[in-house]
Amino acid sequence: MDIGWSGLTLDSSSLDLVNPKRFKSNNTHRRFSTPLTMSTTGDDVDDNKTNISNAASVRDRQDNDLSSGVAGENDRAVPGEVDFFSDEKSRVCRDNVEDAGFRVKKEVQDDRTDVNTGLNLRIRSDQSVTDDEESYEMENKRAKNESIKLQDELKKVTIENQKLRELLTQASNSYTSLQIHIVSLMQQQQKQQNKAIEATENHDETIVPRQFLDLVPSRAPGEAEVVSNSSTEDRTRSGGSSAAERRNNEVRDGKRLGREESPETESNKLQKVNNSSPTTFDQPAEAIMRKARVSVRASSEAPMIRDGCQWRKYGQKMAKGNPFPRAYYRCTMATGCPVRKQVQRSAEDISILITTYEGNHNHPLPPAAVAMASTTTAAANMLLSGSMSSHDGMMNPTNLLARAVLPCSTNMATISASAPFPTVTLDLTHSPPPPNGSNSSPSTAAANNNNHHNSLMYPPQQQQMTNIPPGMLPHVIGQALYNQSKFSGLQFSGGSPSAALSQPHAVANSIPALTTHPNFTAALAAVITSMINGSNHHDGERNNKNH
DNA sequence: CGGATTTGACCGGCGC
DNA sequence: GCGCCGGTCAAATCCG
Repeated sequence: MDIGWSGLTLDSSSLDLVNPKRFKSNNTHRRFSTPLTMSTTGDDVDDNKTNISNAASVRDRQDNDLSSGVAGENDRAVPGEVDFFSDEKSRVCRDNVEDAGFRVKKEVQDDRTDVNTGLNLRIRSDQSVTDDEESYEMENKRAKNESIKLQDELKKVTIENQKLRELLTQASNSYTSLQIHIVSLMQQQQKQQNKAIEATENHDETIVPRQFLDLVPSRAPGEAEVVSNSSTEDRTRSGGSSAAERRNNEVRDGKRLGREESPETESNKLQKVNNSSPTTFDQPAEAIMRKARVSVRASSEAPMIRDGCQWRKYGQKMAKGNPFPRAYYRCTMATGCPVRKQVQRSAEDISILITTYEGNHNHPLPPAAVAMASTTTAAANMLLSGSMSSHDGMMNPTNLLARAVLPCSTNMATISASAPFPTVTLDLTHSPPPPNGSNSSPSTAAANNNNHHNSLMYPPQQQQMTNIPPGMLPHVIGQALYNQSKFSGLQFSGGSPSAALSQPHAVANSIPALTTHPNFTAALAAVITSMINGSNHHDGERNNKNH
């Protein structure tokens, strides 16, 4: 892109060089500073002949001026000729009225020039100077017009580009909320269908989609929540799977009003539900979203990666099998936001920070946060939607997600089917080598993190993302996941999982617009590297103080 | 002083 | 039934 702009700029300047008006203020020899030899300003006189011999196109213009060929040599002897182009019109008249002797003299000069330079400058010596001048001016005008046209086009494209970027930001902002809304609608639809099924089959055991998502016992229809009703979702969701649990919750309400059911608890309830009782589908979509987890592995020395959200630490535990404590964070960008995350350093590689996201934001997100939120939401959506058609409760995860995330990196994402929750793991520790050749390996990326002044962890888009909008990588992943989610959710539901698994074009449809971008690969590598290397300056600094 | 963090206690699930 | 474990709460503490 930059090359393109600079190319246009060069064109403009080169066009200026052939502009007579510009020549007017310059030395005559400037004429030989052709667009092909742009750097001859300093040694015009000495390089004059060389330029003539190198630039055939200039030769034509040169011949417009009968004495130009000798100007280089006669310049010092006849200073007055420096202003030869000062008044082209008068010059033309003068040429017209010049006597034959003068012409002969010029031809002699031209001949001498030919001898000296070896150029066949006589080729056009018999042509009319006036014609040459006119054609020369015509050429200039044409070039000027083209330049103006190109500049106009450039302006238009720039404006259009800006508009597109704004649209992209807008779309990103509304992306999460739309997703929530869609899931909510799908849930309502599913609920109605299952109610009908229950009515007709009289509570027979039926295999229904999303079994493992139905964690909440039947509720009165009026109690169905909407997604946006986040202030009570936690308590509602903690309805429990057993009478004892509900009783406990009721007893607890006075003391622990805001306590949420732990996700694991929900998972366990899920198992009970699956094994014993028919289920309903009236739980909030956002509660569904909490079932799936998205784990992001990234190399970072900082205690927490920056994802654009505000988090409040509410707990820390020593997890078994890991000498590093696990920190629990809750999103504080909005009261009642159910999103939580766990941050723990990997025991295998202390340079790797594992951040596990859970839940869906129920509030607008800043652009920097949209990226990661889109990724996690889309990943969760994909998991949950994909499960709809999977009779065994889990689709072929790795293959699907790997294809969904990045066609070029099949080991970047995995799904853990054995975990208590369906968990997507985005491994950002294996980045492709960036275009500049640095950070060519995870270890290199990790090593770079030792530099705490490394600014990469800070919003990557502000560092290296010059060609891709903020947080494009998560968007890329998120969009791919989301598209896959849509396919798995809408197309799987009636058919077999393999149908969707055999549809790489579902992902392909979402990628081309990005991958066809000439700088996509480089930019993608830059983002990945940024995310991996990035040491959060804000969160990091703050947390470093407390650790 | 208010907000954020720390940290011990509590709770539920699970395996033995 | 008991202990372990993950997750959460909330009082105490820290900090700007």
